[in-house]
Amino acid sequence: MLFVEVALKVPLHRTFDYKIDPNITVHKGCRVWVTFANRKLVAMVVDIKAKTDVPENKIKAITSVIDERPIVSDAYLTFLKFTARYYCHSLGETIFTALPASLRQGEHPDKTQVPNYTLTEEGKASPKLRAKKQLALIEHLKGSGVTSLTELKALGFTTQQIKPLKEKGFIAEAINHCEAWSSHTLEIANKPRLNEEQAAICAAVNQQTGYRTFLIEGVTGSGKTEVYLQCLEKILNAGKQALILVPEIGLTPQTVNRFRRRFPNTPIDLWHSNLTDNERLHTWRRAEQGSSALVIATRSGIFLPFKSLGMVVVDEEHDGSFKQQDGLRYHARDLAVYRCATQQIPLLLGTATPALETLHNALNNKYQLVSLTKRAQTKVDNAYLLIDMKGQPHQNGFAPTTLQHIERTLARGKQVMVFLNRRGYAPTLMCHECGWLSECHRCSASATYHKSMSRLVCHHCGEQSYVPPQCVDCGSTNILPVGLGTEQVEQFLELQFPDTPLSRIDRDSTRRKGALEEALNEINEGGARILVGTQMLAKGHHFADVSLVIILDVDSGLYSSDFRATEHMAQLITQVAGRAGRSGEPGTVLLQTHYCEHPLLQDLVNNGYGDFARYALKEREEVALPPFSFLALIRAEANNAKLVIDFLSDLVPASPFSGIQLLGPIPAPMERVAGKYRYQLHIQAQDRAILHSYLTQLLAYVDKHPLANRLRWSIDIDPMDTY
DNA sequence: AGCACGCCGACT
DNA sequence: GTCGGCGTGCTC
Repeated sequence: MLFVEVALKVPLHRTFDYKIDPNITVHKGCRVWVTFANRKLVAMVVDIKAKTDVPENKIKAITSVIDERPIVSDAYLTFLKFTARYYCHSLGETIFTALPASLRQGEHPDKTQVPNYTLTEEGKASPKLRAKKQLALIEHLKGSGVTSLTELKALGFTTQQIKPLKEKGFIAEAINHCEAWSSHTLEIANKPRLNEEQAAICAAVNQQTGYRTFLIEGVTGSGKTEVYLQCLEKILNAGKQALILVPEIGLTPQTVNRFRRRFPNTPIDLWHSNLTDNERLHTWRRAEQGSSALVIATRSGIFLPFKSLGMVVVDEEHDGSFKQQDGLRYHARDLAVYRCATQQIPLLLGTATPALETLHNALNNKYQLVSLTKRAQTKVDNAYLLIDMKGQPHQNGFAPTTLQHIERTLARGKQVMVFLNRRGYAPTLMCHECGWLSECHRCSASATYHKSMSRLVCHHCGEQSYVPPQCVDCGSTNILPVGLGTEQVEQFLELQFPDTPLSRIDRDSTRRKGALEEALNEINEGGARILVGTQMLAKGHHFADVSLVIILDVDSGLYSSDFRATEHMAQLITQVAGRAGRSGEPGTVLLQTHYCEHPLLQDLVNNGYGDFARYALKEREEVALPPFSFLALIRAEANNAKLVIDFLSDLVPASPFSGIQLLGPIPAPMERVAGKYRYQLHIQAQDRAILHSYLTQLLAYVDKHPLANRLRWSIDIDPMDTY
């Protein structure tokens, strides 16, 4: 008798054994159909064995085999086993979150094929066409060569534009086969000469055989991407594949074109959340068959099953979007370290503002620290200017000095960028008579006033309500907005500078599909002179003319309950500052604060992020916070607060566990969201092995806990937002 | 997670 | 009398 051990998409921390007819061939890494508790489920075979501990009367036979050949390798399964163990997640759920949806549902791996498009000779001859979008499509193909349907769709082209071009014979369609790519035809185009720093880094990386993580600490505009490109060249030459991980908003056509222009006839695939199930399956398969040479991907790309991975690049490694915030709470950068180490290949982490964890590893020589200090376009650094808001009069959040700076910059014909991390008109409404505040009924948060919609909106649960004409409590009509949001900043600046075109960029103004691209194009074509926005504005977009950047509220990051708040604020300030002064002259970064003397702020503006980060690390060391200790969080939520507290309290052992500090249950910083009460348990240890052995024990206890399935709970290893 | 089983309240 | 609320237990 033969048995298979399978992993199932259930939140149980164990695998299950099934009988199998010895005449049927099945391998590790194949999927099978099984019946499990009266359900039909897809299962992944993780082992094949001759005996089992499961009693004869309990064991069932598998229903059928789905895959004759394994769809993933042994090494890949080992990677997922590590992931499940590290993040204390069920192996089955881990495997099935890593697989594309079609494979989760039992589809055949070669179910789908995506077409590729190229220009025909007629198409290359610049045909005269009336349709603007069709012309743009031809122009695009001229620049980038072979382009898949997936990518054309990502660029905003539709099948209605592709079809007529195909019929007129200007473009040719071919099926994008899963054939292994070969480096024989590798072509490298438009390759610039590196500066000394860049060349030194490339030499160090190219010399490396086997695993090594490089932290490329490079100021904005210092040419990190060029270093990636020239390091990738060696990998491609060897016929290997490479993965480039970028933040969620970083996967723009400009980024992709940069790679495509350098490696014109190299198969480059994209992986991001906007792909359809079919496109996803196709790209996944191409990575697995070795058909794609480069995959540019967001977070979940770390789970692509490459046939022969030669290098991973994590761009903007400090970016929070690499951490998954629900389900399997993995960090793509951290998993990249494991994957590269086990596959014996180099890993490049690039950023101007390294995460303190990463910097710590680099300073300890666990990673190799290399730096790019020279900006390509300007030789002069930007000037920081702290505006002391203490006792200052201000209009709608702007100090008089700030307004003068805006005026002068505009007079010189330059662009101004105003940054505020709060959308809406004002975070709350207040009754001037009785002090009533607009609050969300379901969350412990205020309801934000959106003037343009005339609505109160909760930014946590999304609930909307009408603006009351009178105070709900006392009936007064004297209701005022309190605090500042981007909408108010926009309106105020439009009044202050009535002749200056302004553009606001935040989640509200860019909700419509393609709205962000339109707004960015308009800005770059010189339309808007003042740009107002949230985080969205800070990340990765290039604006040629910006020479003044204003951060209205620095203080919210200086004093926060989250120990990472200062780090994030410093990263933000530095990234935003990188937007200024790209036009050849140094820019000004103006920070409004009530705490000019704050030592970390002083360090940042006087000595730059690198110095700040090293100083901030010392502070973390003094209080033994990560990366000088290791954190895990158990979160729980339910409609009934007592249930949550009782459950978490019961997880705290009567006597302390050596090497483990427990804190809680404490309410989450947002105690109530969408009607649910949220509490958490902080678990801290000096040693990761101790933390994990403790968590394994705890997990076994939680699994059997009678209250555990009466509420929602989850475990978060290396939590990012400590709430 | 899902699904069955089982034990109490309020409907035709 | 039975429909359905959700607490409890189990899944090879």
